[in-house]
Amino acid sequence: MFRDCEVKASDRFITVLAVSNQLHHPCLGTAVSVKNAGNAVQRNRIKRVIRESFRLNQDNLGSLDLVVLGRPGIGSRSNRQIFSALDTHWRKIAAHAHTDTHTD
RNA sequence: GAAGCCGGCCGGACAGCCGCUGUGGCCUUUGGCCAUGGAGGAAAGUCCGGGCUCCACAGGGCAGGGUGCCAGGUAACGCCUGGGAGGCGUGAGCCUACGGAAAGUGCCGCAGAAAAUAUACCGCCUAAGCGCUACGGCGCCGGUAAGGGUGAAAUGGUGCGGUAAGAGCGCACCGCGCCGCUGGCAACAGCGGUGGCAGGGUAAACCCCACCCGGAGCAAGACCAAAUAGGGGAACAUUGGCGUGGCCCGCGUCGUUCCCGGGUAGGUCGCUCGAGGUGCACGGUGACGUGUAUCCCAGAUGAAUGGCUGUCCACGACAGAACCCGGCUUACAGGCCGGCUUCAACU
Repeated sequence: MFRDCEVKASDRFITVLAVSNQLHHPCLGTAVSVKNAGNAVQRNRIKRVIRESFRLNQDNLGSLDLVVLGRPGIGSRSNRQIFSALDTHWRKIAAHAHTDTHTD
C-alpha cells in the first residue's frame, strides 16, 4: 500500500494515500499515532473526524483504498481545520481517480 | 465576616439533523425498521494485592525478594480503621521506614588531644612520696576532667555536700537499666522498689529476629475450520540434554541445540451478573459486616461510544475502557455540600 501508492495528497499535518481496488466503493484506513497526536484522547478525536469526513465524501471517491496518516503536531489542529484540509485532499484524489478511469 | 483544618460530591446544559456499535423484537432475511444501552474520577502511571487460566508441585536444603509499634477489617495487600509512642501547630488537626546497636563485621569527611579496648591540647591541684632551696617556692613522681576550646555528636543533666583539686565519690530531683504491682487483648501507661550508670552514632550499611512469598500471563487458555515437509547443514551426546520457571540434591523423560530454507496467526468462546450498585434495618467508636428489598449499569477487536448547527451560562481542567476487581501514586479549569478550629465584631 505504502509502496504502490498511486495518488498522494498531503499538507503539514495530514497525508492521504490512495490505491484503486476491485470493489465498487472506497475503503478507509487510518494511521494516527499517540506520538503524533499528543495523547490518546486527541488521537481518538482525530480518527473520528477522519471517519466522519470520509463518510460524508465517500460517494465521490470511487473504488479506492485510502490511508490517512496523521503527521506530528496534528493533535493541535481543530476539527474544523481537519475537515477543511481533508476536503481539499478528497477533491484532489477524486480528480485523479476520474482522469485515471478516463484514460483506461 | 476573615483565615484555616477535615470529610464527601459534581466535572457544561438543552434541542434538531446526520452517523458508529452492543442487546432485544419484527420483516420469510444476507440488509433494513423499531425499542433500548454505550468511557473516568482518575479509564492514567503499571507501584502493590487478589480472582481467573495454563504450567509446575513426593520431599529436603541453600539462596532471593517483601513487610516491620499494637489490635482489628478484608479474598488479599506495602491498603484502610482504631489505639500507643515521638515530633510539628495557639487550635481544628497533621507527619513518622516507629523491631534489634551488651551476636558479629564495617563506616563516621573537616575541625579536634581524642570519634571508641577511649584519651588529655589549654588548664586545675601539689594532700602523700622524692630532690633542691635564697624558706617565697621550684622540679620530679603524680592526681583530675570541674572550666576553656573543636565538632552534628565527647562516657548522663541541675543543685548541694565533699576535696589538695576533682570525680555518681555521697545525697535530692530528673533521665536510664532491672524487678514488682495496677490498668489494658496488646503496643504502652501509671505507681513503688532497686542499681550508681551498665559506657557515642549509623540497620533506606552488611546483618540478626519475626511473619509472608512457586512461575507466567487474556497474544492466559479452550474449541472449530483450513494448511504444511518431520527438507539441508553444523555441533554435542549419558561425566549429556530437556521438563525446570533462582540454584543444588532428588524425581520424570530421551536424542538435543544452533544455522539456512519454507509456512501460519480465519472464526467462536473466554467477555462481562460482579468480593456489583442503590435504599432501608441491625451490630460495631470506626474500617467494615449481616439481613432484606430493588436495579442490570460499555464490551469494541484496523478497535464503537461521535460530527455539524442553534440557544444559554459561571465559556468548560486533567484526560479515552481492552480479562475483572481492591488499593496506592500522579494530573486536574471551576463549583457545591457538611462538620470543626482560631481571630475580629455585634447582641
